[in-house]
Amino acid sequence: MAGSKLDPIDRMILAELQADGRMTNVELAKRVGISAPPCLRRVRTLEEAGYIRGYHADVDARALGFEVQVYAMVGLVSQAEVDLSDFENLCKDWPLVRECHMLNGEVDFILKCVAPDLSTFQTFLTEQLTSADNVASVKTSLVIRGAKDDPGVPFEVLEERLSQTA
Amino acid sequence: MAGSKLDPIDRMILAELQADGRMTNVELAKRVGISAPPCLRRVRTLEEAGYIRGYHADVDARALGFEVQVYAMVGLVSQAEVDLSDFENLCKDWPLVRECHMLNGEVDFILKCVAPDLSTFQTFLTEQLTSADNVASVKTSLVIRGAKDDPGVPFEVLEERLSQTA
DNA sequence: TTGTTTCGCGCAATATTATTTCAAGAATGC
DNA sequence: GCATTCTTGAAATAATATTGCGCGAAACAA
Repeated sequence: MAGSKLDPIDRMILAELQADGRMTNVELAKRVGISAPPCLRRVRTLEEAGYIRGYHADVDARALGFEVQVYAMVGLVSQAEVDLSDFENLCKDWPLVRECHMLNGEVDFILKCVAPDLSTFQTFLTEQLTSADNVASVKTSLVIRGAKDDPGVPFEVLEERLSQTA
Repeated sequence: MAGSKLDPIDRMILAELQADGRMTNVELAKRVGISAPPCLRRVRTLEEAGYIRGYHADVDARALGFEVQVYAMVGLVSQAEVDLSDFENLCKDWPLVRECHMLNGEVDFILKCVAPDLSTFQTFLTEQLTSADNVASVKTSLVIRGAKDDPGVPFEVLEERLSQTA
């Protein structure tokens, strides 16, 4: 059920829905060159198999009053598994933290944060993040401007790669 | 036309579509408590006003064969505006670079990269990124595991904030 | 207050789309 | 070669999106 591999049409579907997640199934079917019913079945299968995790509107944070975006590099005192997942759970409870990734190297985690303004972020930083259990160090960098923000994966690279093996 | 502010229903719509971008308009209307036609009109208005930039399927990179995710911190030799935007344009042409944000502080840019495997990334790193014009330093960190990856903004925080002013 | 304008709503009608059903063609395995 | 399995596409049906329009509430003017 999940071990099934993807054929070129599946990958086209994924690429199209990554680019426009609200496309109608009729339009999608037209683009990938099959009729609507099998196209819809493929989409459902891709969803159930976990290739598609969900669909999200990309909202403009600034327009909504979130003027500040920050990357925070966090180092912990202890890297024991329990302590790592404790910190991850803290992050899950902090709405200002939108992403949390565990890294190798000097830093243990990188956090992507948003906030309405700098003082809101500073309050969060000092009262929540820095003062959390097990947090040893936090280094933050404000995002001055965004230059690229593409979703997901580059299917072009995937196709290239597959055509070489084949 | 664009200067119009958002009312609570607009924000509910945004929150719902951020959580599930493929929700039908009928379902969306039900959730925000109005009938379908005005709901659809609001969605269109939000799209045109730029509050909604687009919709994207959230695809599982690992399942698609992109085993490697990396954050790269890039320092440039020159931070003159021309050189900054030159580098940004380079990033836009690199499919493995999914995001590029300009930062304050020691580092000039943070890049989020994906690749099918480590060697593909290493090749990109040494032959493209590190050796690009004006690039002074690159420090990379592999993502060991992802703990949180929520889209967009926390509308809860926005509502909190608005209820205090009101 | 009263008249007027403006705005956004929802009903109803229509156009599109999603979804189910099913028979037939391709791929796979024995 | 033949049966099994899968997937497709046409057709029918259900659901959804979209348009047109009249109504009532809020904003505004006098």
